[in-house]
Amino acid sequence: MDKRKPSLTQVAEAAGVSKMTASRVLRNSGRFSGETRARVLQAADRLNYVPDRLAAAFGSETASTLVGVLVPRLSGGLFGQVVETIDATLTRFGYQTLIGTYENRAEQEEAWLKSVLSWRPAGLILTGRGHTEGTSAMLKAATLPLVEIWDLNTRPTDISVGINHFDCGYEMGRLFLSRGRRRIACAGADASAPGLGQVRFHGFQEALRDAGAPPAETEILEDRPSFYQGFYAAQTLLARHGKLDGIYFQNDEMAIGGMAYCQSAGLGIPGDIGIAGWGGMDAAAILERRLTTTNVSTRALGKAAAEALLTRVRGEPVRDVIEIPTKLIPGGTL
Amino acid sequence: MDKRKPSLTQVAEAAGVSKMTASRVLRNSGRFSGETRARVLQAADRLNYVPDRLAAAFGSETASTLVGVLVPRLSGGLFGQVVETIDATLTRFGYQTLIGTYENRAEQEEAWLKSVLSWRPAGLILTGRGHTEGTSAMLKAATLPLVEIWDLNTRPTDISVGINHFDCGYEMGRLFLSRGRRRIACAGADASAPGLGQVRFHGFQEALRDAGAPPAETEILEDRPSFYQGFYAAQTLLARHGKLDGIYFQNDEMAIGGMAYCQSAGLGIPGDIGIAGWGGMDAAAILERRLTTTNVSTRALGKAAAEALLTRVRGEPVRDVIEIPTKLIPGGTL
DNA sequence: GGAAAAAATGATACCGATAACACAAGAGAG
DNA sequence: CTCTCTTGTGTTATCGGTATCATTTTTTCC
Repeated sequence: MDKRKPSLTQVAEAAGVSKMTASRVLRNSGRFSGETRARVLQAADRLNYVPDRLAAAFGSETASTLVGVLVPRLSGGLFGQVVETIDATLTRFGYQTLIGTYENRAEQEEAWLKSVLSWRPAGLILTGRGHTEGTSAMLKAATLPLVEIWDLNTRPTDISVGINHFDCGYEMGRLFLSRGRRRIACAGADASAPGLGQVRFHGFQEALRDAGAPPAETEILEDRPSFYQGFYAAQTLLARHGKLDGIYFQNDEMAIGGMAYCQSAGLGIPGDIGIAGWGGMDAAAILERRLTTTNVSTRALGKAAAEALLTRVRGEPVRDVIEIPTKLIPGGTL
Repeated sequence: MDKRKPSLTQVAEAAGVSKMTASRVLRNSGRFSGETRARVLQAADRLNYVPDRLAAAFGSETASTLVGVLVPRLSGGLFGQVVETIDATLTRFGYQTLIGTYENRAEQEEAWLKSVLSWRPAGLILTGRGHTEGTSAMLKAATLPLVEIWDLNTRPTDISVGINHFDCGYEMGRLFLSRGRRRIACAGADASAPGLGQVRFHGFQEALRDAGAPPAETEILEDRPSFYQGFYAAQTLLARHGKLDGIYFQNDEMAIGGMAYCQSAGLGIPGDIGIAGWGGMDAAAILERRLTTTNVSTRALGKAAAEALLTRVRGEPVRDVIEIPTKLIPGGTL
């Protein structure tokens, strides 16, 4: 059918106007008459014109529709959902998502950032706020719309959309105590590249401290959080510390793994030992006993982050600190 | 420190050569002397030069390092792992991943493709092979390196890296029969936008047919496959068909949800009813009784897909049909 | 009716790289 | 010692849009 991709010049010729006028109509910016508008749009439609975003982004400081999104990982945890929602929202507004994962490693974040900035994105969404010096310098130099997600930062670089991890932990700590748990442990993962999961443990410990309870033993495994890691963590903790009566896991996957171990070891839940996770994964809600956990609306977070970013990209005013509420689910395992 | 981003011109000046020579050195293409090379590299390093990929891609037919990757979804299933591996591999080779999700809807695939092609990507990785006419036309016109993943296609558009879903189902069907199951059902999801999961059911049914067994009742729910959907599907099937002695679920999440329902209904597994899933998710391996399922190496698939694509991008010869083996795990639930 | 203001449109430069070709210097062949 | 071939390097055009400013046309208002 079409011999080659039609360019703006073709469209302009077909409409009998200059390239510039066609450009204005198609971007709906600047002035043009209604009649011209109709002619250009019709020509574009007839030629099946698709603008070359590469050229547009290249030719202008402000025309990029690329957004870089960096998360620790896409599998397993909740980040897949977050990215999915971000992408859906960006797509709805005509933007494209340039993805990256950094496994909680600051160097990888920096490398990714360098590579993504060379595409002159319209904005960035990063996870967390612990950046290397190089990263911070690049971010400052780039002066891009930037949303930092996941962890709430009340003094954000630009915009923060997140959760209060510390409070999640604190709240859960109080729940453990109210259920009479006293020999408690925390089980985490990602020891060599800790993310924000461990902030929850700090809140948890503080709750114990505030109540004058003994601190929780903590076991942080090397690998990424997973069912297996939860299983092993429970095994390790119980072997090492004997009579524990509660374990707070870094997330629900680990908690479910931990429960599997406890059951196989003949421990009753919640009779002998209380278990809690974090994240509110689907599976946790249909266990025979619903898992005690903290629900997080990853959809709300992703949507809020993407929308805040786009608002900032358009230059409109945005709230720069957006807290996504979480909800403690008492469940039946504590 | 630096006032502005240094461009190639700056580097060339600093090295005392022309822009073109600097470009050649930095891309390691064409001819240049060893001494020139050293000077340019040193200048680039000193100025902390980062090439503008946008400009490079714009200026050349072949310089793009963008790869478009489209999957049905990022959350829940196995696609998060696949994309994560693809991205890791692409990153390792200096490419960037432009992501998209299409929820198994052909129109969304087409819209995404249109938008991504306007970035002139170096290649594409799509899921499945059921494209709309418009999609196929665009793909043909673009003549891009293209890898279709997930479903193995022995006559691929360009390259196919996938799994034989039909055989997975067939194999599982034979296992159901060998365990004496005769009143069997299939439970799926995504009714309005079926993906390849349902191809497994076709294989499954064929196994029953070949053995002269009655066909399986099939319940395909509307929503995406999830723990909940498995729970409800089991409930619906048992309410409607009474004494089932086996259910084959579309994936492990649904299977685990289904097991939860069966247990809550007082049915023994595998005594009263046999359950199987597909996908080999972690959680399935640590259930008290290991779930009967089919293991899929999403890592192998993602890596193979990305590597095949990059090989093709470089113009080197590639095998165009790469089958990723799967492994039936008998487990303890059938 | 004519000047000033506003609206519509056009001409040109430019973004930062790469492709294609031109050209100078040195090496090897006869 | 010239002639060709190779090697290294530079020059110019180009990709497809957008920004800027100039120019023409129309409207407004006294």
